[in-house]
Amino acid sequence: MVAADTPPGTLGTVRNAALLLDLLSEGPAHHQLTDLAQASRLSLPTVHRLLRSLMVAGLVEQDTRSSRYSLGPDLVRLSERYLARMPLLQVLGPYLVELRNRTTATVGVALLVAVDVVYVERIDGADVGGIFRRTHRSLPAHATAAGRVLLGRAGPGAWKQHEANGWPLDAADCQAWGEAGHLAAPLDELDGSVEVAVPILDALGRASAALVATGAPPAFTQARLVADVVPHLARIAERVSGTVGHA
Amino acid sequence: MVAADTPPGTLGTVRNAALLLDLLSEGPAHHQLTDLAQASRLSLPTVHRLLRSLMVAGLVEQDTRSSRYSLGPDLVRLSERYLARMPLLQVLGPYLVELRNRTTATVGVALLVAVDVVYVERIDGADVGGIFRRTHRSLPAHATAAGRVLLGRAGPGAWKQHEANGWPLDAADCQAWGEAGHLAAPLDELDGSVEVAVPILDALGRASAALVATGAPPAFTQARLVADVVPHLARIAERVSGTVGHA
DNA sequence: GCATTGACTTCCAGATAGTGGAATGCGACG
DNA sequence: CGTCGCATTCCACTATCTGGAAGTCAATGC
Repeated sequence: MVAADTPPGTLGTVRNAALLLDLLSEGPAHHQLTDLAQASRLSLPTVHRLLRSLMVAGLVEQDTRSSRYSLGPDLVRLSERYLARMPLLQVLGPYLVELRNRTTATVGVALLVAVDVVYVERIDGADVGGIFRRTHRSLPAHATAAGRVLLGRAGPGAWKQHEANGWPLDAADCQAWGEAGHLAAPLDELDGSVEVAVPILDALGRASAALVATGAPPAFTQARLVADVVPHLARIAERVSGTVGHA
Repeated sequence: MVAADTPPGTLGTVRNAALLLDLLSEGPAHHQLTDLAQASRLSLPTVHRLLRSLMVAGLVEQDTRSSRYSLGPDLVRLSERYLARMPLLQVLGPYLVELRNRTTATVGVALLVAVDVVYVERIDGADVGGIFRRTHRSLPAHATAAGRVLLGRAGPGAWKQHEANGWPLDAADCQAWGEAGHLAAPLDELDGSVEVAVPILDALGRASAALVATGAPPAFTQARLVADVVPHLARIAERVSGTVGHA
């Protein structure tokens, strides 16, 4: 057992369980026990017992036909409970509805979680186009306007972590992202949609979330989103900044 | 340590960690360590080490000001990874876009997780009204049309579990829910909105998810949703039934 | 200003639960 | 029907997990 990897005051068994959840979150939907043992450098019986324990908790499930393991449904419930307790999302709700009704753009909220940008709220605009987009998407942070807004303000430590995950970054870009009041970036080349984002700062001046708006031609171009929607995003961000945040 | 509570072939330490996640998912956003120790019947140092371990994994976070503990952001990432790997949600995407564009109602997908119905996808209708509604909501299953559709087909074991969580159920109601091709229920009295739901059956005839549509007056009444939208939901459910499911 | 209190965190000794090698079970395949 | 690959169980050992005790720290009251 790799005791050296366990920070003092923590438990190796919990670290191992969390490691398996991480491994299950990458790659294919279902993983063989033997592959998980290899990737985690734990023995087969150990991985078996860990997975069984996570199954009892609903955090992992086992496909009855292939015997392979995957993440489990209780993660959805716990995630929802986490988001339901974020004061910022509750405060933002009415603003999002108002903004969507006023501009008819798609609006939402994104968070930085590790090296990913995760979209945690969305109200669709009048025109949703023809492309399905999941309500909770997760992408490497550098790939979207919201991600860049958050990553830029997360500081060099986060930039290093991002690069450690295989995404090279330009420090000057990151610096610029962190100083911009808003950012815009293409969202989907198929329909020419664009995303703009504005940071919401907490009491310590860090970006706790990003306010997001997206739209596609002919109703929205990048210029129109910047001119007509960004000022509203900035106003809302100013309004809620520093009032609530999560630790 | 309560070894009797640990099923054979599983690990008490992982059960304890999962227990703390469950406790953190109920009640207030932030919990005191002493309260968690009391509720879990574990000692203070044990709870402390478990929470520290979960923090390292990002599954728990500690408020720096109050020292209290709460669920952590990595749950959002893992949940998203779980949902991203559900073949059903990928298959349904184009249908949801088409249905939304054709009917202009709000459409989505819901799952039954333990005793809760969780809404995991949503495309907003043309008219989103004035009330903000979170994209991932979780409610006791009996409280919504989608929840009833799923709970009814989950069988008496699930009904008992639901009641064990404090929600009395009428077996005849559950029976009827399980046999209905669709269900309708009020969603929000403030704007008179209504939800209709249709089950999606897997290869074994169980309800793996519910297709959902909602709307509010004046564009939508319950009668109109039933007459104009439910047939589309049923057609889509029929189309995807039995082709994909999750174990 | 200092003692007290409540809550979090660390130390340490003991015991048991967690670990991994070996063996077993099971379904697919040739 | 034997072989193979993979999941699961058995068993002995020890390293880790546990909880009592002690330490730390910030808030509170006199």
